[in-house]
Amino acid sequence: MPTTSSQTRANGQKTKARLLRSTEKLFASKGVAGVTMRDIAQQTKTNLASAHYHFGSKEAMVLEMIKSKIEPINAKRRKRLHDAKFNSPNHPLPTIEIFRALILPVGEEVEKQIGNKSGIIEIIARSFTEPATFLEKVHKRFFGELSQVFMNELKISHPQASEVDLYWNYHFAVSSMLGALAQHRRIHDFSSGKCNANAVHDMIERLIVFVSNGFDAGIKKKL
Amino acid sequence: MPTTSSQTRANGQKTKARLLRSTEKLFASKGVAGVTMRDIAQQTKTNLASAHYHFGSKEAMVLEMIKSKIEPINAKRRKRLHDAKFNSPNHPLPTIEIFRALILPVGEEVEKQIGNKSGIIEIIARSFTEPATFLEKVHKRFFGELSQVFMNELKISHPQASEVDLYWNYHFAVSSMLGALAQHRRIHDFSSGKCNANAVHDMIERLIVFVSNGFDAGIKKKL
DNA sequence: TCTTTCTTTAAACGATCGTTTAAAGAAAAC
DNA sequence: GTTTTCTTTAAACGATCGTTTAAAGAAAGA
Repeated sequence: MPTTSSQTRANGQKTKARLLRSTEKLFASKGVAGVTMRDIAQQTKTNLASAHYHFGSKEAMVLEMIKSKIEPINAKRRKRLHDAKFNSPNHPLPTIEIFRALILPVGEEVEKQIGNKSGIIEIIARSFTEPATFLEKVHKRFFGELSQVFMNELKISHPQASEVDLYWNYHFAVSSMLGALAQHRRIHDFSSGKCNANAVHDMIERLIVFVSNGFDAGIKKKL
Repeated sequence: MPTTSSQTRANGQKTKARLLRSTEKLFASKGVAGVTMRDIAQQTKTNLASAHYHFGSKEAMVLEMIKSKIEPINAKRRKRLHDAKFNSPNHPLPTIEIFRALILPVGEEVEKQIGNKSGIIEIIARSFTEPATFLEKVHKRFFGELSQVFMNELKISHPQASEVDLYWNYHFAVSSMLGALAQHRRIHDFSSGKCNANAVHDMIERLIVFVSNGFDAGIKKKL
C-alpha cells in the first residue's frame, strides 16, 4: 500500500486526530473542567486508556489541541500584518489596519464554526478569563510574543504616544475582541432577534471599527 | 438580650455570612468548578454538612453569593444613570455619561478588592465567558433587565441610529468592560511593569473613554 | 514464518466529589 | 426545668474522576 514512511503505523495517528477533534468540540461547549476523559473517549468511539496512551494526560491533550488550533491563526495574523506593511512601505500603518490583522484571522475561524455551537474561540477567550489553572500559562505561551509584535507596530504608528497609554488601550482592545467573539451567539437573544449572530463578517468589521476607534481615542490625549 | 426578632438564632446567620465570604474569594480565584464544598467549609472553619444545611446545595450557594454582590452594584448603576439624567434634564445624555454610570460602580468594587487577588468581578466576567452551566442563567437573570435600561438610554441619545448598530456596539462595550476589568491584573506583567494594575481609578477612566468612543464610532455611520 | 513494536481493550485503582444521615450540642420557647 | 427548635458535627454514601495495569490484537521488520 502506498503510504509515506512518516505515516507508518497509520491507525494510531488517525485515532489521535479524532481525539483532538472531539476534545475541541467538547471543551468549547462544556469547558475544560466540565469534560471528562470518558466523555472524549466516548465521543471519539475509542477506549479511555487509548487517550492516555496517545497524550499521556488530560492536560497534555488540551495543550496539544489548543496549540494545533491557535498557531495557524497566529501565523495568519503575522502574515496579514506583514502584507499590510508591504503595501504601504513609506507610511506607518493606520490603527485600523493593525487591528484588522489581529482580528480578521480569528473571525475567519469563527466563520468556519458557524454550524457548530462552539469552537476554539470560546476556549481561547476562556484562557483569558479562567482562573489560575494551566490555561493561564497557555495564554502567555501562545500570545506573549504575538502581543509584542503588534505592540511594536502600534508604537511605530503612534510615535508621540506614551507607552502607558499604548499598553492600556491594547489591553482594552484585546479584551473587547475576545469577549465579543466568545459571546457573539448571545447577540441574537439580547437583541430580540434583530442582530444575526451568524453574520460573522459584518460583526468582525463592526468589531474592528469599535476597537480601533476606542484605541485611538485613548491615545490621542497625548498629541 | 436586645436582638431584633428577625435576628433570633443568631449564630447560624454568622456562619452563613462567613460561608458566603469564603465562597466569593475561593470561586473568584479558582473558578466555580475548581472549588469544592470541602474547600469552602475548611476556609470558613465550619463543617462540610453545615454548608449544605444553610444553602441546600453548591449551586444555590453560588447563586446567593452572586446575588448578594451584584445587586448593590446594579443599584448604584441605576442611581447614577438617574442622577445624570436629573442633572441635564433637557438634553439627551452624552454617550460617555451613560457608560460612566454603567462602568464606575463596577470600578468601585474592583477598588475595594485591591488587597485581594480576586473578587466578584472575576466571577461576573466568567459568567459571561463560561460554558452553558448555570452561570449562564445567572447572567440573564441579573443583567437582562439592566441591559434594557441602558439600551433605552442609548436609543434616546442616538435617535437617528439603527437598533442593529446600537445592539452590536453595546455588546462590544459590555465585552470590553468585563474583559478589561476581569483581566486588569495582567497589565502589570504584560507592560513589563509600566502600567500599575492597582491604579484602578485611572484604569476605569481610560476604559470609559475607550468604550464610549468605540461605541460612537460604530454608531455614527448612520448619521 | 517469527519477532518486535505499536495500538486497543476491559478492568481496576485510589482519590475526591456533592450530598445525606443520624446523633450530639446550643439556644430559644414554654 | 423541660421541651422544642436551630445548628454543628463525624461518618458514611454512591458516583465519578484521572490514571494505571495487564493482556490481547494489529501492523511492520526480520
